[in-house]
Amino acid sequence: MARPAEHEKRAELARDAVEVLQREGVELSMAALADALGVKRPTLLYHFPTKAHIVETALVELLVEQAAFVMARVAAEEHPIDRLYAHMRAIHAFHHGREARVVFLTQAIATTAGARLPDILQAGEAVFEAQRHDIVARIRAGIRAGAVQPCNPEALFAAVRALNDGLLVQRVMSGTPLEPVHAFVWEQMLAPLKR
Amino acid sequence: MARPAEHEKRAELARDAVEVLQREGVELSMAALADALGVKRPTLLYHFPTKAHIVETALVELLVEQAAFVMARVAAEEHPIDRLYAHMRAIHAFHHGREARVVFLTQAIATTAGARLPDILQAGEAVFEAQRHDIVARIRAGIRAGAVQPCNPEALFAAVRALNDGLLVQRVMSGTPLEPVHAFVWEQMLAPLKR
DNA sequence: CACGTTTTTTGACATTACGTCAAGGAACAA
DNA sequence: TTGTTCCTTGACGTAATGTCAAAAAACGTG
Repeated sequence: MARPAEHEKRAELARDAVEVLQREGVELSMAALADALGVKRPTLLYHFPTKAHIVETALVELLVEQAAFVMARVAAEEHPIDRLYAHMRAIHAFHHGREARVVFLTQAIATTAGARLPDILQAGEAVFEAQRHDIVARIRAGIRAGAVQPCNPEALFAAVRALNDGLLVQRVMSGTPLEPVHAFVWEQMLAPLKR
Repeated sequence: MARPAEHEKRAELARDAVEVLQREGVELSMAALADALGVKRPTLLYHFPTKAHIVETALVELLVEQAAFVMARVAAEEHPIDRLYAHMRAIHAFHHGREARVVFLTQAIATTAGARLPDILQAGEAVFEAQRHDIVARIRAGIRAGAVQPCNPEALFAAVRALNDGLLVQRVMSGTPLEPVHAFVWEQMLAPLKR
């Protein structure tokens, strides 16, 4: 035998590609990307089968990292409704700032690419999925224990998730501020569910 | 002088491009598109400066047409909250079925293209904007008249819009059904506002 | 009906981007 | 050294985009 096969360079390129793509956008040509990464174009094609894969890999890396960091805050809340609201705020934070464009780009790419790449989304959504099961279960328990008004927990969670996705779309598109809407949803929809 | 310049062919090409793009997707090459339209490639470039413009023009046409048709139903409702709910259902219908992918593609394209093309969105959103002013005004009036619980009308409208956008994202991404969530939002958030 | 003008079409070209391939380095174990 | 694996790259083939200038079609006017 010889060298132990680590594919270290591939991961390194993906890491660096994150910055470049975030700065320059996904329209960047492979030549320019390779240039920015300090390698020749065929080198990229050696590590990744196609340009789309480079973008995917880089974005998944970014997504998972950010999501894991931000989702940690959710765990702090006790009451299921508060936890749901924390989740809402966490997604907000996850989507906030310059990252918003990158995150939404994954959705854009996934949509444009169509049926292909369930992976890129699943990777990014995996972190949220764990929260979903947890929060839905807590709401169910809360209803049984009388701490939460009777309702459809899955629909409740989906509504919160949809609100965040939709607000992101609106923010990217037309600059709608998120805070007033979040406040409204909290007061009109979430807080009344507490008991 | 000679011919009066009507740009008729351009509009015709845009109309036909709608069908082809809807059937084949936006990844279609210009050569294939020109082929499907029964013209040579440079002909397209004569009528549209670039391929992106063809797609934009075609999608805007589709968007406006669909939106106008669907938004007509909203006008039927009397009570501001019912009208808001009708708006929610209308957007749902607008996004439903095979069109969903096309509509969402505009968002994908707009996002990917970044800062450019506020036009394509504004064209599609213009129909909704008119409704927005109308509905927000009615809610305000409803609050003054005591028919609606006090709340932030702009935030309320934004929440409904966000819910629809977000549900569309979720539906395209992971197949979340829309009806249960709409029902939940109606019962928990909208109906309680009536008085 | 010719003639001139404008719109429209298209063949040929230039440019750019993507992906393949085969020939080489570089690192490392035996 | 030798063999193996990882990594790099120059050269090539192919496809897509956009430009240009010349021809064709449409149309009003004398």
